[in-house]
Amino acid sequence: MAAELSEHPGRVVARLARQVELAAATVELTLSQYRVLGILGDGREAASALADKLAVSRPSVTGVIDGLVARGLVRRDPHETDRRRIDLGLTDDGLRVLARADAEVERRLTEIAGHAEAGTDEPFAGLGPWRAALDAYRTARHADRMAESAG
Amino acid sequence: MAAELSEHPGRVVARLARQVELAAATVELTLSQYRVLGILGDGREAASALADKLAVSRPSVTGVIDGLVARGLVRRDPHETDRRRIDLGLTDDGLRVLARADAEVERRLTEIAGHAEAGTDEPFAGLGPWRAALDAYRTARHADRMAESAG
DNA sequence: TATTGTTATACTCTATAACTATA
DNA sequence: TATAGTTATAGAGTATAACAATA
Repeated sequence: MAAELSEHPGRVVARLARQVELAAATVELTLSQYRVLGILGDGREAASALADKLAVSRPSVTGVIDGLVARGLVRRDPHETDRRRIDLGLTDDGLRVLARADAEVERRLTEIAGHAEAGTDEPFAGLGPWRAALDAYRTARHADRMAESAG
Repeated sequence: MAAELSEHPGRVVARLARQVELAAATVELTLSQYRVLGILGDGREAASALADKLAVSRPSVTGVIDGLVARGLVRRDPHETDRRRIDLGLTDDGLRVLARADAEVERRLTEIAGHAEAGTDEPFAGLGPWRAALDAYRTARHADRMAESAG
């Protein structure tokens, strides 16, 4: 028998996200900007690929990147071979701000986790499996879209 | 020794929240609206108390509630004793939409969790402790603010 | 005086539709 | 023709400051 679903897991995620948003705000980052820096921190991306990873429209990416470029946290470079594409990557400042954001967010989550009921599992451990699941889910969705447009 | 923190837990929460946002959008709810309905689903609240629970400013609450009232999902009633206060609660439609949103969100999270690596813990189980932790954290913060304003 | 809720205002993120440049 | 990225435009959420009503 499958494990019982926790009650309204989405509500928990939504509330947790607001706390992450507030922590990111302490280093002047919105939640969306934090998502972008987090992805670019794992490697450079073209704008389209970034939109795909963020699950957001391309115009939305343009807007968020505009703000980060203006603050000197992200750099737009020409793609090596395809001149339609734009290669996005973090600047040194971007890397520093991302590190500070990660630290602030982790600090806040740790503080919240400190209020967990004694005897419950370590809350952080429960987040681990989600990362890989999110990656695999995105890959699967992407494959679906490709098959569909080829349909 | 404390359990190792998962890598960048805040990034995981941020990405998960975007998926919740997309699921809530399938029933025409924004993430903020979903948060509001979720709290009011647990019981009626005054606007100030709601702002506190959402960790959001009072003007922000006014705006979100305006939209939900216009759609007939939330009702503003006079407070029983304090005429400055406004009592907020779900309508029957609000309850129905909240239930649909919970179902859609849970469905998407379940689909994502289905892509977790075999052998990892049930991802949903990991979300459980956070709910109580968030509640306790909010209570503690509230107590701090009271002590602070009392000087 | 202090608190509750709203209004006024401004900024960011989101989306869709339409456009330019390149493939 | 199709794809990459941007521009134009509109709607929603967030905040701060200032205000009205009530305590």
